[in-house]
Amino acid sequence: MTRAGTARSAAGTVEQRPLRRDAEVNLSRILLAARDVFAEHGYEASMEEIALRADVGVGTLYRRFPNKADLLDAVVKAAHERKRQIAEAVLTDVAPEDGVFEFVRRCIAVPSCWRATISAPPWRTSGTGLGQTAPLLEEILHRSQRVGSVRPDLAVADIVVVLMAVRSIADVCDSKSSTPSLRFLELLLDGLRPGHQAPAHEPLTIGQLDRILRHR
Amino acid sequence: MTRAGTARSAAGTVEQRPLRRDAEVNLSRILLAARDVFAEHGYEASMEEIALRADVGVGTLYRRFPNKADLLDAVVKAAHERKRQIAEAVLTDVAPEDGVFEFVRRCIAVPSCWRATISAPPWRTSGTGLGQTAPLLEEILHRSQRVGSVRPDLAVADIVVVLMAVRSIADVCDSKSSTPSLRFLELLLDGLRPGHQAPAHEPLTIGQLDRILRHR
DNA sequence: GCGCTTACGGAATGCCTGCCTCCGCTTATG
DNA sequence: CATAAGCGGAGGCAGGCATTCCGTAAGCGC
Repeated sequence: MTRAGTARSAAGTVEQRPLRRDAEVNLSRILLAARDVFAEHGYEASMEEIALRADVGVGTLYRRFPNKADLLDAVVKAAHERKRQIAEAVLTDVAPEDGVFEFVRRCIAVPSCWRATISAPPWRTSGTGLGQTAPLLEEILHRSQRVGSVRPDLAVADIVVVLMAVRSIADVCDSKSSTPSLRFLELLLDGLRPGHQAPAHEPLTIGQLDRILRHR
Repeated sequence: MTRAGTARSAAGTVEQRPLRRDAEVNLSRILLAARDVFAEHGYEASMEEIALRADVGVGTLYRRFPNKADLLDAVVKAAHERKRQIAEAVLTDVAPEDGVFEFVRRCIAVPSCWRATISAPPWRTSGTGLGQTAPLLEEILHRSQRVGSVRPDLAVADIVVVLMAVRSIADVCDSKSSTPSLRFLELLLDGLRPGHQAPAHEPLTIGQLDRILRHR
């Protein structure tokens, strides 16, 4: 979001003059299209295709974002923000025993958000976004564990991994049918419930996971 | 395996004269390198890189395989064959109650095999290989279910999906640490054990899954 | 409405990547 | 030792893609 015209709260950021109405519309169309296309093709996605999907000319892309990397940056940042919002909503709306399950369900319900963050080129992207979500997620997890709906030997990193896995299945299948990914999710969530032996492998800390994801 | 010099069993296939010893060595090096590189970059992988990794010149690649697509074909075929062998071995060596778990473990132990088959471009590749493995896998699953080590509402397609999921995690993490994928596998397998409610979504038949995977 | 400014489209540019061919040299084999 | 099979890798060629540019269109204040 290098120089999008929306109002910004962060101190020290340049405040753009408000965009013209049509430009505003186009901007959000671009962001949406970019999200989808990056999700589909990763960073290899062409600016042409993004423009096409957003129903604008390439020139318009470049008036909003200096280059492809910056456009991706914006998309990734938005996805991270989205995830944080989901976590917050779950924390306030959802009963503790459903917290973890509901978080996962809501995350994968926004298909391309997720994958866009994965497909980002590790060099030059604004982190994994774990820093923003992990604390909230930890709270969600603890609550669920406290009421006994989730196995006690589960760590935050495990949930992140679960999300990545479901997304990868959805990537392959969902264009044809979302049944496989939904069913897979159910099986997977069953594995998170209590009543199983502790896994032989220790969980990662979010710090470790973050590092791995960062310089893949 | 369009015209590799190894002996072929299929009737009607041209029988090449045996390769020179050094050429034989190079061929297997090429196949190995191609497997890894395709696994890493998908079909985008460059012939140059494959040659480099195999420690041969590009010319050598092209003497064995007429073009990139055919090389990939060979790799994919080999991977399918490998998977079939694993299934067979499990069927003869492994106790029924461990069958499913052991099959999955062995499959993902051969890292790149698996992903190579996924990353293949759907057009012009020799199928998903499900036809060869599915019947064996079905037998493995039934045996495990009969002795009650695996939930009864599980289908063959579920196992295939599980494999895809674990592989995708391994792809992202394993270069740094294989703990996440191993731990994830454990959680996932716990979800396959008996004692859970039936999932709300029906399983796919292998036919359906095959179709989805084919024209992704 | 009028003029000014902002925005738009998309053809054109230039670069880079990657498949594949070719040919002079090397090496196994009998 | 002669011969044929094999090898390497520079280079031709084509296609694709990020980015620029400029003539045209559309919002906005008056």
